Amino acid sequence: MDKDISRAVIGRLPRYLRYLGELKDKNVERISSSELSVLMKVTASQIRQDLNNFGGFGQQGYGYNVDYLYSEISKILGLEHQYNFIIIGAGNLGKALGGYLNFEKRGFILKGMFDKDPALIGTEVRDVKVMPMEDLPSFIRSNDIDIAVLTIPKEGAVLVAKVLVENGIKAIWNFAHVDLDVPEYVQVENVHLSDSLMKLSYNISSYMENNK
Amino acid sequence: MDKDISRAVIGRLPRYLRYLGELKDKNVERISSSELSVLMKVTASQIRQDLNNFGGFGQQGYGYNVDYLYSEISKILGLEHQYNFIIIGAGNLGKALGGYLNFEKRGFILKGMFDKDPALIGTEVRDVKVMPMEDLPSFIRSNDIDIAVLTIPKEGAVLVAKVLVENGIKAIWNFAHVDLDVPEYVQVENVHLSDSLMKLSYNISSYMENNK
DNA sequence: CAACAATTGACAAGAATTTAACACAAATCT
DNA sequence: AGATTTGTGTTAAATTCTTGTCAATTGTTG
Repeated sequence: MDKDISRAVIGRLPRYLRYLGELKDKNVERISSSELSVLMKVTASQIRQDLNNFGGFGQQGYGYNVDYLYSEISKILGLEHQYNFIIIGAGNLGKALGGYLNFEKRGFILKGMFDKDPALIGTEVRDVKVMPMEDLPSFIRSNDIDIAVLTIPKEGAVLVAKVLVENGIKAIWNFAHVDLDVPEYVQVENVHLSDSLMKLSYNISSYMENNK
Repeated sequence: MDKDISRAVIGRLPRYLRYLGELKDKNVERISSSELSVLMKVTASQIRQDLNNFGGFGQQGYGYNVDYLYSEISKILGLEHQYNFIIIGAGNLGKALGGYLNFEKRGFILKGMFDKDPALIGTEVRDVKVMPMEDLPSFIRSNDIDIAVLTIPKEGAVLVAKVLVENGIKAIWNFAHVDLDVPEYVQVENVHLSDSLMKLSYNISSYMENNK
C-alpha cells in the first residue's frame, strides 16, 4: 500500500467490513456516511476520514456503494490473498480456532496442527491431523505456511516462536500470555484473553464505585 | 475510583501487572520506571504518567516497590473482588475458557455452563455441568452471577444477551461476532477474533507491499 | 551527617486522533 | 434546464494521548 495509516484506523476497518457485510446480505445497495454512522454509533466524520485514507470510495449526492466499498476494504485488509496457516497447541482453544469455518471463507486455510502431547497426536480437526512438534520445521518449509497460531501455554511459546521464525513463518497469531520477541519482518498479533478479562473487571468495579 | 481515566491507560494496566508478576516471581524487590521501560519497551515517561493517574505509588530516589505496585494495580483492576461467571456456549471455545485455571486464581469462579445442544447437556468441564438454556434465567438469579461469557454464534447472541440483561447480569464477555446493544449499566468487553485475524492479514500484506 | 546520585511527580510541549465545518460535485426534483 | 438537495472530500479546530524536562525528594555513601 502507501505511507503510514494509523493503527487506530486499521483497527476499525474490520468493523466497517462487518457492517457492510450485513448490509450486503440485506441487499442494501448504497449507504451514506451518516446512515452508517447511526448504525455503527460512530461519527460520520470519522467514517469519511477513515475511508479517505485509502482514496475516495464515495460519491457526492450518492454515498457509498455497499458492494464496492466492501470489496475495497477487503482488499485493503489483504483478504483477497489466501493464507496457509497452522495451529500449534491442539487443546480446546486450538481446536476451536481450527474448527471455525469462517476463517476458511476469508481465505485462511488450515494446513496442519501440532502438539507435544502424544495423546493428541493423530487426532483430527476437519480432516487435519495433529502432528508431533518434531515435524514442525519441515512442515512449515514444505507446505508454504504463512501464519502460525500459537495456542500453547506461555512457558513453551518463546521457544516455539523462535523455531517458527527460523523456518520462515510470516506471521504469528499469539494467544500465549507472553510478548514475543521476533524480527520486525514477522508480524505478530496478540490476543491476550486475560488482559481482556481484566479490563472487564475494571469496568465492573469502576461502575460499582461510581454508582454506590 | 475517581473521574475518568482514559481507555488507553486501562488497556495498558494488565500488561504492567503481567510484568510485575514476573518480577515478583524473580523476587525483584524494587524497580524504577526506566528499568521497567526497557523491559516492556515503552517510555519511562509513559509508565510514570500512567501510574500517576491513580496516585503516587513510587518514591523519588527509590523507584517502585514491586509487591506494592502489583497489589495496587490489582486493586485498580478490581481483581480483589470475586466474580461468579457462567459460560454460554459449550463448544470448544467455551470449554477452553472454562478450563482455564488462571481465571480462577484471579477470582473468576466458574459457576455454570449452558448450551442449547442436547448432546452437550450433562457433560462436564471441571465439575461444572452443562445445563439447558431454559435453566439460564433462574440460575443467574439464584447463584449471584456477575459475568456471562458468550461463546455462541452471532445468530443467537443478541437474544441471549437480552435474557442476560433481564436477569440482572452485570457484565458480558462477548466472543460472538456482533455488537451487543445493552443498557449502559451492563459492561461489555468484546473479543472479536476475526477482527484480530484481519488486522494480522493487513499487516502481512502491507509488509509485503512495502518490501517487494 | 553532608554531599551526591537516583528517580519520582508534575507539567509543558509535541503528536496523534477525533470531531466539526464547509466548499462544491453529483443526483434529483420541478 | 435550472434550482435544490444530498453528501463527499478536505481543511481546520478541538481533544486526547504521549513524550520530554526538571525541580523536589529520597536513598546512599564516605
